[in-house]
Amino acid sequence: MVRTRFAPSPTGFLHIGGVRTALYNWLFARGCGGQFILRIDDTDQTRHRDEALAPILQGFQWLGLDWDEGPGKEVEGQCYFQSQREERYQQAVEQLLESGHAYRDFATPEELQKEREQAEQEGRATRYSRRWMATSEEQCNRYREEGRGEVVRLKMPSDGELVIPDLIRGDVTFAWAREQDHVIRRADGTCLYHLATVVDDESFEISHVIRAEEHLSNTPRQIFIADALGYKRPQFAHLPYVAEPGSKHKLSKRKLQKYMKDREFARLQGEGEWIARQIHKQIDPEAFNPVLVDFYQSIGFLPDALLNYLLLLGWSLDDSTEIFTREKMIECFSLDRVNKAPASFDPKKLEAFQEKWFHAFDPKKKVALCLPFLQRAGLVAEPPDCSVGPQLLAILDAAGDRVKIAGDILHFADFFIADEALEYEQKPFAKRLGSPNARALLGRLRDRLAELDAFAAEDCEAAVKGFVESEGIKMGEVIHALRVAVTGKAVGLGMFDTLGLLGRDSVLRRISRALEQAESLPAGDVAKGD
RNA sequence: GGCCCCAUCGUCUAGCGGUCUAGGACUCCGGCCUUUCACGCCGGCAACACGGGUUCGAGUCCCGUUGGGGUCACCA
Repeated sequence: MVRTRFAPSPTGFLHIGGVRTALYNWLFARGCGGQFILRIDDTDQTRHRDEALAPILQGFQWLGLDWDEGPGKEVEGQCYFQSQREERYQQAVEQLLESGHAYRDFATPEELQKEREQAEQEGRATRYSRRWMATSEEQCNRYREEGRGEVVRLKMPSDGELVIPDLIRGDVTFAWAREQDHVIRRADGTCLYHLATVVDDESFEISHVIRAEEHLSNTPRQIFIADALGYKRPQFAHLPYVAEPGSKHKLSKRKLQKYMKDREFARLQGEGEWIARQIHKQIDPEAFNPVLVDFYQSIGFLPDALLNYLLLLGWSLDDSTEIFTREKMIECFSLDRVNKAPASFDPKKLEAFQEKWFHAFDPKKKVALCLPFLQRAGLVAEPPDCSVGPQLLAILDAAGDRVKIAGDILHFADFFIADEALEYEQKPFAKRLGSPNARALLGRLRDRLAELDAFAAEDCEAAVKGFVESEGIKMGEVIHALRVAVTGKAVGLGMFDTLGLLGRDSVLRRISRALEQAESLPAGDVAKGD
């Protein structure tokens, strides 16, 4: 049975690179009819564990990466938190001590440091001399009396090599002599990650360890531990890491300032912040940026789009298939087609996937996705008036691909606010309504629209066209002024759709109001159609 | 610095010895469409890091160089 795992630390954030690793684990397991396990690596900072874990689990749920075992899905008394598995680790340490694969060591940090420095001076590779290794109980006691701390170290082989058959990289060879006698139990008695992860992988019966490349160089010591303990070695697959936009450095949430120099990254971040502001979401840049999954969820990305992008960041099926549903991903994914070189995160391409997915998304579901944004922005009541659903559907229909993510609906807030509350963008307002001429024209158009019986988009179109003809002008000479008058903006949906959507009363009121306010404008630019 | 990994357009990639004057996608740049914007359509720019081998033939195999990256904790 294939069993894979993803082992996040409860840091409060779900990193985009981490999710890709999780995705590959999940896909591999699902594709083999195997199981995917979520284990929490919290041997370190445990203070606010539950608080820091919730957003991570929530991110997995949003993405639809379900786990067969893990928090909330415990199987026969297994515990999925490393912090609570200490007893097993201690047993393992004792076993290693007993079999001679590990030893008690009493060197002080200063002494260790000195050895390292000396080795460096002599140009040797540093390897601990084992000078403070205790070989008997008597010796232990002597060191203890001196007040030395006691750690347990691995007793690594001094010759021979290890060949790791990596499912992505092929055979990777290491020389044992280069490996350090790593500490597996601290002076305070707690165990370290390398020991813990091996013990856990055994007890959860993990068959395939699929993880980031940065773990490749600690694999030898983990294999040493597994062998010494008599465990079956899992198969390994080391993924290249996800790199920064436009660079080959590992993507890290700590280097935001640097990423903000990337135009597209900064633009995405800016749009996200704009949406967050509209919905009154508190934003801490550390916790709200395009490196974190929560960012995308917050502004209305589709999880399928994010998954689709991540899938192709380091893996491909062939020379042409771009769109993958979950089912197709599971069906097609294989480790041997994972690329070996790191792949840079490209926010623009991620957006392109979002656009494609959202374009094809069911209109009614789009309504359901967009509605909460309007509600949080205070534009629509909760629960909504029964007219809102159809209205929103009509707006989305008219908007077409202008709404790329659910939060974009907030760019069309002018359909939801009171006529008296409409705000005008200054520049286009002055440009389009600055001249008395333009105002007179708009006034006459208003009269024409007022005569209409029906006010659907087609009716408005016919009326405006008729008006333009009778005035002997071009469409552009009046339509821009009309747009600014009724929406406050220079750009927006199709003009006639906009009129139909607003309805006669609103349109007439808004034109009158704009005309009034434009009176106080300083006479200046005479607007001509573009 | 030691060890390990990696190397095709700006980016993600296809390519597993001849079908490669290197294909697709994103970006970018023109143009068309058009009441603005978005979409759409048409077209364009753009890459096998370098040097040796092996071979009738190398982007594809081998070696080296260069370059990039990861890792070297009583962090995970």
